[in-house]
Amino acid sequence: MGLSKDFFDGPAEEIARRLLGCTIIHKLPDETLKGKIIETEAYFGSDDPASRASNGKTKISRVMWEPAGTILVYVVHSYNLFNLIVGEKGKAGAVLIRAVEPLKGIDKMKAKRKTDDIRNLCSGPGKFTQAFCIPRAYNNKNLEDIEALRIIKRKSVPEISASHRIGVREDLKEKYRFFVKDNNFVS
DNA sequence: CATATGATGGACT
DNA sequence: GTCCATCATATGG
Repeated sequence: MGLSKDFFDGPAEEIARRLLGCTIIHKLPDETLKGKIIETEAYFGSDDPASRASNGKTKISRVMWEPAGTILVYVVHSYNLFNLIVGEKGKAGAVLIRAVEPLKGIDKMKAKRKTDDIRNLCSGPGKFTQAFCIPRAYNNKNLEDIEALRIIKRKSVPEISASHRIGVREDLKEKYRFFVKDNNFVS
């Protein structure tokens, strides 16, 4: 069962929290990869200096104005980063998936990541897309339109911790990085 | 354990 | 040319 249609409607901060504990599934031709989302970051529009959207619409950032549920994939330092667009149409906002707890297809992930350390498979935004084989072609597509990729709603609400975002040059004073408390697979 | 540094490719000015 | 929403190594305590 997938997500309800309005799952991604709302402020980025709220959706980032809502995604924690949810299961993400990627069906490959030979194997199904499964993981629990345990770390996210919220990004906003023009008021957020760390957001791609703060400089208006560019090739990358224009996707942030697409409808909620749109996927945004872009490259930083030769790694793919996977974001989900949130909020209402006409307003920029996105949630970055930073880390996932591996649940299924772990051997495949190990092969992809070239490591046997299970804690090193998905503990970072670039690591996650590598382990889960997230292609850049998913950019600007709606989650509902991609058969192979599904996010399953969590069964219970995990305990959530917050901190400042990672790797950004100029952050806001609020804490917009959220992660499951005491989880061993955060970045 | 911590911090530092080089590799890396695409987008942007 | 410069700038990164990164990662894997290397080095020091």
